[in-house]
Amino acid sequence: MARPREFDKTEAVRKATRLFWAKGFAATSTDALLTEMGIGRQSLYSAFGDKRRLYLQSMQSYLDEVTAGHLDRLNTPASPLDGIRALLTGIAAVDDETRALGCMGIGSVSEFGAGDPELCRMRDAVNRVLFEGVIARIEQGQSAGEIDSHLDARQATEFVLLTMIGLQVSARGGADLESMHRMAAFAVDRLTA
Amino acid sequence: MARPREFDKTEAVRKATRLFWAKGFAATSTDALLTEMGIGRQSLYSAFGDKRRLYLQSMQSYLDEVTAGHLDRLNTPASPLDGIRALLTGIAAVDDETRALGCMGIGSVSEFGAGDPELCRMRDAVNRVLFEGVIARIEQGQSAGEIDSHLDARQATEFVLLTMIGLQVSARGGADLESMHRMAAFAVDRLTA
DNA sequence: AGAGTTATTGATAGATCAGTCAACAATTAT
DNA sequence: ATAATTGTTGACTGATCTATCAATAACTCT
Repeated sequence: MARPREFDKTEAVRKATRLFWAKGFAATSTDALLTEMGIGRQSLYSAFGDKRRLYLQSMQSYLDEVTAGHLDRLNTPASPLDGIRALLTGIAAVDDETRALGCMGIGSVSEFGAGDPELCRMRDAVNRVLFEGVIARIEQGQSAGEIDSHLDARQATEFVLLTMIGLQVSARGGADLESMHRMAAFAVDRLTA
Repeated sequence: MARPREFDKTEAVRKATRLFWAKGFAATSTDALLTEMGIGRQSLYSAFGDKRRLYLQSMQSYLDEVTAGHLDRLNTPASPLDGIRALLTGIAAVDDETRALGCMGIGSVSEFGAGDPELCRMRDAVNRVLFEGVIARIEQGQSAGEIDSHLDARQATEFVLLTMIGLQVSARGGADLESMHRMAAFAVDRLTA
């Protein structure tokens, strides 16, 4: 029994995310956020708490969406190795502008390091999910003979996640689609029997 | 024939670098820089231009030093493969505090992307030097039979540089020494014949 | 010693920062 | 209709930001 909110909270977070993703936390002003989100100052503070809380909510929504995409690409192909390949290749967004943004999660690692407990918890959750997803595919691939059975599955999984990070930073650094696909393919080939 | 500077410019840049490295450009205030560097405001502006120019000089000095270390580790071992191994293992600083800083160059990629021409030029120069150094070792290793001759040397080099990036971001994310060494070793083993 | 040059110091400008307050508007329940 | 509740609006606060200015200090060369 009160006045209803005039903006869509989810959409507002989405718009905030675009700014935080592109410029990081410190370089994104609340004024810029208000303009991008199309809301008033007090609306931001009453709906989201403060700039930091909005950032955390943006990060969570970003990670949820991106992680779902990763898992989808990883698990859709029938072949486990093709799943790994799709995961790594899929890091490179086809659209130049999107690809150049890199990964917002890695952006927060670079900006805050391991010092922020809440961010660390969010990242750990994502990493756990990705690790489980990838290691399952690795083990499947080893059983199927696609992936070298001599490899330690956990280490191979760490390797895939490490490669994802490298690719994401490369994208942010301006890597083109072709070179990213080449690097992804090379890494995938390092796993084959 | 004028009053001499009271502080050592090189040392002042070194101190500025520590701040920029730890917190990035945007989150480092000139006040914090003055305190850390132990100089007055006008001294900073007349000696370095402005905050951004100081950042660029810090970055250059950082990249020079770090790149020299990389090349040293890469080229010191008699065995080319051991050189690659030393390069990757050496990414993980033994000291926890230093390791947690990650790489300042990658920090600038994350903060500014490919949008800043001056930063891009500096990074490109480093990447070229590292690429040449690594590919030379790769080719040596292939000739010596240590490294799989079927691998495309350029792609293998890209792979090594990509792994470096992954390791550096992992370090910033809080990875411990052991896991970094494990990941480095795994990557190196992917190159062996 | 004095002129010329550069560094340091302290004050301050002007903009921008995150966040709050108070008045007003829109809705629901009674 | 009216009370209660919540959202919106715009002004505003105090802090902090980068950068500059003017005055003073330290040095070298003649």
